[in-house]
This record gives sequence, C-alpha cells and structure tokens, in this order.
Amino acid sequence: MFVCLFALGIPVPGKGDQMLSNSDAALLFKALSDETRLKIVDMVSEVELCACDILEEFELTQPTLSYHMKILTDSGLVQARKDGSWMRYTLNADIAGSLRDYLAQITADNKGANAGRRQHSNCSCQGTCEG
Amino acid sequence: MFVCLFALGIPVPGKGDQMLSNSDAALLFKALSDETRLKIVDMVSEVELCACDILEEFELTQPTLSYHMKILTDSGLVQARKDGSWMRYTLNADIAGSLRDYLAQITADNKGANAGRRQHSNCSCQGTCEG
DNA sequence: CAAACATATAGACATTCCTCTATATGTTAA
DNA sequence: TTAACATATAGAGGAATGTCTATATGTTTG
Repeated sequence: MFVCLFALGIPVPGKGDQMLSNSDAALLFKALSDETRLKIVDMVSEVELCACDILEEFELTQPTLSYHMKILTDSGLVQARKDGSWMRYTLNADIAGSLRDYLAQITADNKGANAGRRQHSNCSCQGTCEG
Repeated sequence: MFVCLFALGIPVPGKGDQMLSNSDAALLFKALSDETRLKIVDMVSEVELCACDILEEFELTQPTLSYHMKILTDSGLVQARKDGSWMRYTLNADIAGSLRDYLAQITADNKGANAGRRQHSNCSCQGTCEG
C-alpha cells in the first residue's frame, strides 16, 4: 500500500533537508510565536518584498519592524538580499520545509518501534499517495 | 493532474479542521518555542504519559514541569485527563493537524490570484497524490 | 556635495517568560 | 486516620521580549 510519507511526518529521502535540531526548531517556532511575524512570513512567502513595503501593512515604527525582520532572518526562515538601499526579503523555502517536516515528525504518533505505515489523518491521499 | 492538497497547505475539505486564527497560531507556536516543551510534545505524541513519567526525563523541578504542562494544555496542543491522583497527557491530534495546515498555508507560495496547482517541494507524491 | 530616502543600532522601559522554593490541594494506601 | 504520593499554586527573581525615540549608516538623486 502506498502512503504519503510527508503527511506521516517522515522526512522524504533524497530531498537533502536534514531534520532540524531541537534548539533550531525552538528558535524557528519562537520566530513564529508573534502575530506580526506570522503575517510577515505569509507576505514574503508569496513575493519578494522590501522592508518599506512590509512596513506599510503594519502600525509599527520602522525600528520595530527592523527588529522583527532581524529575528526572522537570524532564525533562517526569511532570506534578506541587499539591493541598493533596499533590503529585499523572501521566505527560505528549504528552512520552511524542514520546519514543516520537524513539526510533522514530533506530532506524529508513528515513532514507536512497531509503528506501521498507515494513512495519516491529515492527508487526503486515500492510499494513492506515492511513498 | 492530481496533487497533494495537504502538502500544498490547502485544508482538506470534509476534514472539519478549520484554519487557525493568527492569534491562535501564535499561541501554539509560542508553546513550541521552548526546547523542553518540544521534547514533551514529542513524548506525548507517542503514548499517553503522566506528569511523573515526563518529569523523569528532565532535570527540572515538579513545579516547573507543571508550568510547562499548563502552557501546553492552555494552548490546546496537549490534552490532560485526570486519572485518580495522576494527570495523563496526550497530544491533541486535531490541533496539531490544524497547526501543520496553518504552517503549510503561510509558507506556501501558491496564494496569489493566479496560483496554479503544482507539485509541492516537500511532497514525495510525484503527481500521484489524490487531491 | 547636500538632501532625501531606506534601513540599522542604541538605549530605555514595561511586560512576559522560565526557573526556583515553599506551600497547598487532592488521592491512595497502610 | 495518618502517611505518602501526585500535582497545582503563590511568589520571587533574573533574563528575554516587544515597543518606542533618537540617532547612525549607507544609498540615491538633484
């Protein structure tokens, strides 16, 4: 039977993304533990944005936004690129993927020694999902 | 072409789990922003455990563990069940699933108006995944 | 160069977080 | 009922967080 390894929280082999350490994951979740930063992640996952574009969407001062961007880039979840006087931000899709894998891993209940493969409750792939 | 909706971060219809609000998600990520709590989540996702079982795995005092369990249960990520003198803890799989969906959603780059369905980088389902 | 623009840093301040000790509450067992 | 066990609560203290104002740094433009 084919199952969706991703949905089971099993890192897909050959993808090159390694399981995050607990401390890295804690840092990434801390970066996501603030509503402002959640909105920023959502924004920069769609399209590259400069700080001034992001600032317009919030009622924050420029230094406060800079503080949040530093937390996001230090965690690795957001990439910064300097373009003249602008800083352009995008999501780091690899880190985001690793964090999704990590979250799936620690919330999966198939980690015991005798855990068998089975359909994950959150996967729509009714057994047809390649594993 | 069939794609994996789950891996795309699109809530699977008919599952009954609603997209979390930003503030709920921030609270859940805050619950996960501490290494001790990450380990606890990993532990209780495998098997129901009482506080004393969990305490043995850490170099913490009992009140400190109680503090962490309160944060985890208040967030909804962990369920508590009183059994005589013991508190038994398990992962709330529904909330965990909603959080995985939320994370997939805000880190997906397919949210624009003209976004097309396509294979997600973290899904092993090579187009065979039912959507 | 000087002015305007974009961003970062420094420092202050209130709040929250994580840990502890001490103690309280509730449950089981002798 | 008393002792032992399991957990929760109160309160303290130091560290971290999120916000601001003021200022510094670097870039573009007239």
